[in-house]
Amino acid sequence: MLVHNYPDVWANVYVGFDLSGTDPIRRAGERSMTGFQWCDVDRYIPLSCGDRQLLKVARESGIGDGYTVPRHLPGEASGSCSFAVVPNARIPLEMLHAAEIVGAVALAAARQLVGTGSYTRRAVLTERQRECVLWSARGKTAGETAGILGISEETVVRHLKMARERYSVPCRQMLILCALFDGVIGFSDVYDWWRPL
Amino acid sequence: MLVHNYPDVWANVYVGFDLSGTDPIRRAGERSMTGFQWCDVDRYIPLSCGDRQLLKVARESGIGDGYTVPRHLPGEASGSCSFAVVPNARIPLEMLHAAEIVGAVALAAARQLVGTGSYTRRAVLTERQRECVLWSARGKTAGETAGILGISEETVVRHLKMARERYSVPCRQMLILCALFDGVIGFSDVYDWWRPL
DNA sequence: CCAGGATTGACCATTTCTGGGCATAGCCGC
DNA sequence: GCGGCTATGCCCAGAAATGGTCAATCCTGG
Repeated sequence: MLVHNYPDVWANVYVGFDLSGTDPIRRAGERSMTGFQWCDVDRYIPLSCGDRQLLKVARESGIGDGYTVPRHLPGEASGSCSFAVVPNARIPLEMLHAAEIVGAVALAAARQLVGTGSYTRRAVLTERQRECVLWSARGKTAGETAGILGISEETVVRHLKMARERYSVPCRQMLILCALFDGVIGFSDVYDWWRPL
Repeated sequence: MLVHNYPDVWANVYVGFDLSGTDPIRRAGERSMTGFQWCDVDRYIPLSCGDRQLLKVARESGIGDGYTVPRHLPGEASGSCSFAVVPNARIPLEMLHAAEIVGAVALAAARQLVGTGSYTRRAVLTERQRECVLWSARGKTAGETAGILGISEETVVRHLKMARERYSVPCRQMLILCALFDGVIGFSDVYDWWRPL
């Protein structure tokens, strides 16, 4: 779903050539977890010659720098809300803050329009399984996790095995991602452990 | 940071006993990626006896069911925005939608208050490394990835090795999580591949 | 009371990953 | 041009993960 009020000259190009599939701003939005300025887009994706050409054409069509607020939800289409300024104009700092808030509202509203509920919970782990998955996500081996939890390595291996079977995945990477997507373990559970507050 | 307008009787208990650390609603918010009703809280975390007791006390203090909108950002404190109704009242569906939108605004505003920028990019992967990490996140072994990319297994192993060294992590799980947190690979890159649209 | 699940422990064979080294070719910027 | 980076390929030894089986204890719901 695309809602916009871009200048006609750019909108015609964007829609006419169906650029949404290649748009580097959209692609960066799919990878960034925070709002970003378009001039920083190469921090999220490598820019090909075609990408630079597209941005150049946009600039010639009245689209200069901009700010994009992405939103990611597991199992639902991700989306982004973008605000642009005319070429050679700078985005005022307070506008970035406003864009963040307006973008959040727009994305929440869009989510209601598109519909929710496409995401269904697939498995629930037991508390012990969850602990083992969490320490695995934190980079611990089964042996290390065993030491932390005070149980034998074989039991940790067993818990992880049962967890994998619940999700029907063959490897630890997918197990952790499944648990993350399911909310069984949290981002902060992992990230904050890496860099303690 | 806690901002609220709960009834005094509950607020005094919550703040007085510093319940934010054990609050099951807050803990569930840290794990859920979507808004949730409090009556579904056990879908996100197991409820201990203490948790049930806390919810019971809340109910006796005028706090019935509620709806919580969580927000997660890597490297920044996660937050949630909650709306409660009096005991034995049902939350109208349209109120859930409104809570989602108002919550998004409140959280974006709170993020500005708390401050941004604590998250700093740590490493950038080359395109080839990124591809290998992505297929690894999709559950492929080095051998399978080699077949997909049309290169030898040893080279895939080497790319993953270099990627691990850039992040200074010893195992594939953490590599994938680092890449996810950094936005080098996207959630949709992995999740949409599992369940094609 | 009993069935089923959770938790714990153990063993085995096979596969995969990890960390180290060595080597060639191409590209880009100084 | 040269140094640095990237991409490619190969080898090896040790660590870790995977998939399978068997068995005991404890607790909870029907």
